[in-house]
Parts: sequence; C-alpha cells; structure tokens
Amino acid sequence: MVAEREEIAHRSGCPINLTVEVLGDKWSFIVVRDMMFGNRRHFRTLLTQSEEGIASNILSDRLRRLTAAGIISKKDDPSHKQKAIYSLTEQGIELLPVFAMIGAWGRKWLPVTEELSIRAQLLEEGGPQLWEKFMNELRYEHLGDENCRPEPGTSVGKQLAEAYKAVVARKGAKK
Amino acid sequence: MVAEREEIAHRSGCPINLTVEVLGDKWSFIVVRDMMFGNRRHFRTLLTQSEEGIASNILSDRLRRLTAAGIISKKDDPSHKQKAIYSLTEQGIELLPVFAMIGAWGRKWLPVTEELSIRAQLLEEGGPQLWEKFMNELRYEHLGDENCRPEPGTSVGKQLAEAYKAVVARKGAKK
DNA sequence: TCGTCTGATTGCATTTTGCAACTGGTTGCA
DNA sequence: TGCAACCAGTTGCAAAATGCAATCAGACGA
Repeated sequence: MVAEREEIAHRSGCPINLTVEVLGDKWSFIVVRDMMFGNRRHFRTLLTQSEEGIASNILSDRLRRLTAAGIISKKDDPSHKQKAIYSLTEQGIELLPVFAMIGAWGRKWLPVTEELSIRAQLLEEGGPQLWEKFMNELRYEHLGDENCRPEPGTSVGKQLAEAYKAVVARKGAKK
Repeated sequence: MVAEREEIAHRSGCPINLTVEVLGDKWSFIVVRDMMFGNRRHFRTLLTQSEEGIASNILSDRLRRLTAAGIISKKDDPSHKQKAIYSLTEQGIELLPVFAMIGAWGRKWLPVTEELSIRAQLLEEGGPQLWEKFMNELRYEHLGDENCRPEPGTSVGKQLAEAYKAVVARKGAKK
C-alpha cells in the first residue's frame, strides 16, 4: 500500500455518487451499523457477533477502506498488545441521520423482523432531536469528547439496546 | 427467469441490511437518482446521459432488479413500439428523504463539485416540507396521481433543474 | 430502401466476493 | 513453564459480479 489516503479518480463530483463510491457495497454499511448501534469496537466482535456473518478477509478489507475514507479510526487497546479499537470519527457519527432514514424506509417497505427493527422504529419516532442526543453520546464514547459527556440517566444507546432485548425476551417467552 | 418477484434468502431481517441487499452496489442508487432528479425515463437517456458512464448490460440488469424489488416499474411508451418508460413506484419515490440525507452528508464530507451538489444543497435547505412537495410532483409524473397534480407555478423539479443550469452557465462564463 | 434509433444481449477479461484454512503473536491459568 | 484460548488479521482458491466493446433484431423516418 503506497499511500494511507490515496487520491482516487472519481466517477463524478455528485454527492450521491461519491457516497456510493465509499459505502456502496454489501458490507460497509453493515460494519458501520454494528459499530454505531451494536457498540462493537474490536475485530473479533465485529466478526463473530455479526448478524449477517461477514468473512474475516472482507471485514479486514472494509475496516481498512473505511479508515482510509475517514469514517472510522483505529488505535491500540491498552488492555492487550494485539487488540485494536475501532472508533467512529465525526464523519462516521454524522452518518446517523442517513441510517435513520434508511432504517425508516426499510421498515416500511421490506420484510423486516420485529426485534431487528425496533431500534429503527425508536429512532424514527424520536426524530432529529433524538438523533442529536445519540450522536452526542457517540462523540463521547468514540471521540472521547468531554463536552459531550452525557448527563447521568438513561442514554439513547441503552434505551435502544434494552428495547431490542425486551422484544427478544418477549418473543422467546411466547414460544 | 422463473418468478417475477423471487423469494430470496435474506441475510437478516434488519432494515439496514435489507436495504443494502436491494440497493447496496455501485449503480442502483445512481439509476434511481437519475430517474428522480434527472427525469430520465428511457433506457437510452439513462445510458447516455449518465454522469458516471454506466455500461448497457449493467443498466439492463439494474433496471430488471429494481423492477423486481418494486422500486421502479416499466410500461410501454405509446409513441414507439420499442420504447419502454420506466417510472418510480411509491416505494421508489419515498427514497427521496434517503437521497436528501445522503446528499447532505456527501456534500459536507466528500469532494463534490458545485454544479452537481447545488441540488443537494437546495434539498437540504428546503427540509422535509420541500421533500414532500417534490414527492408529490413525482407522484403526479410517475404514478399519474391526479390528487398530486401540482399547482401552476414553479415546481421543485424545475427549481432544482434551473439551479443546476445556472451554476453550469456561471462556471462556463468565468472561463 | 437506407440510416438511425430502440432496448437490450453476447463474449471475454478483470475485479470483487466468499469460504476455509492458516499465521504469528499475546494472554491467562495451572 | 507449558498450554489452551484468544488476538487481528493473511493466504489460496473457486465463484460471482463488473466493465468493455461489439453486436442484434425490430421499428421508425426520410
């Protein structure tokens, strides 16, 4: 690899096209989604806890590309010499409204399951105000931005995680 | 081709994943974008007026897939026995907010050109109210929904097209 | 009748993806 | 001190998707 952030010949300067060039494949969105909503920060957790079953070489490649694109960053985990922590950058965090919109569209038009769409529903119902609160939590957790330290109490992240668990528990009980 | 709308084994029931399964490639978004904002409704115009240069076999394949997914529809053009008109469905029209969000993100973080991002800018500034107006215009033009017939006056579609032309003219003049 | 336009298809080379096995190293525990 | 478990990946190979150029058959207009 010659350059960390290579200058690529773009197909056009259209914002939709440029976004597709960065995120337009079967896995990039999935990786960012898991980091954003599943709080997965290590290679192994992204690999094994992936709902869709990503292959390790693909994950490796996507983490490299997303890092090169400036959407995520990588740093050493002090707890383990071989561990690396992946974090969302501000650029990555600001993909949240895109995820919210895609989630809302998918929920309306595609055959989603209840437990995997409850978070999209809450995000849709919460609107831009909730998104902003969640983005601030992500800024605290991923960027270490102390200005964004959340007030004690229920965070949006926890709220989403608990809603998911509640649906899973309820559906498991019904059987 | 066995079935018009084939039942596919999905990777998961997550709304993000399902959307990626349908639109997660290098061209699907581009084709829908051109139909939505470029008012291209025929194979030939989509092929030759594409900013990015799509190949005819890829375009053919994507039109087929998007039709199978229910995002666009195809019907005969009465003016020419070989012509086909592609239209957005309601499901496709409702992708507009997704495009608006992606456009806003791309405009902020990627090396866009002015003429190709002016429409994204207007869409961002106009907000959900403008999106709804534009979606109604699309419902009239693509679905023939008379309830959505726009009042005489400047339509959002025209507004976007003219803003684009104005930037191109200004930049051409500067040289 | 001839040239152009229509929505595509075909053949072929290149690139990307998917899968399974494997690597070199670290860590915690007995 | 040895050993199993864990860490972030890499490697090799088959299969699928993509990209490009040439081509196609029917329809249209002059």
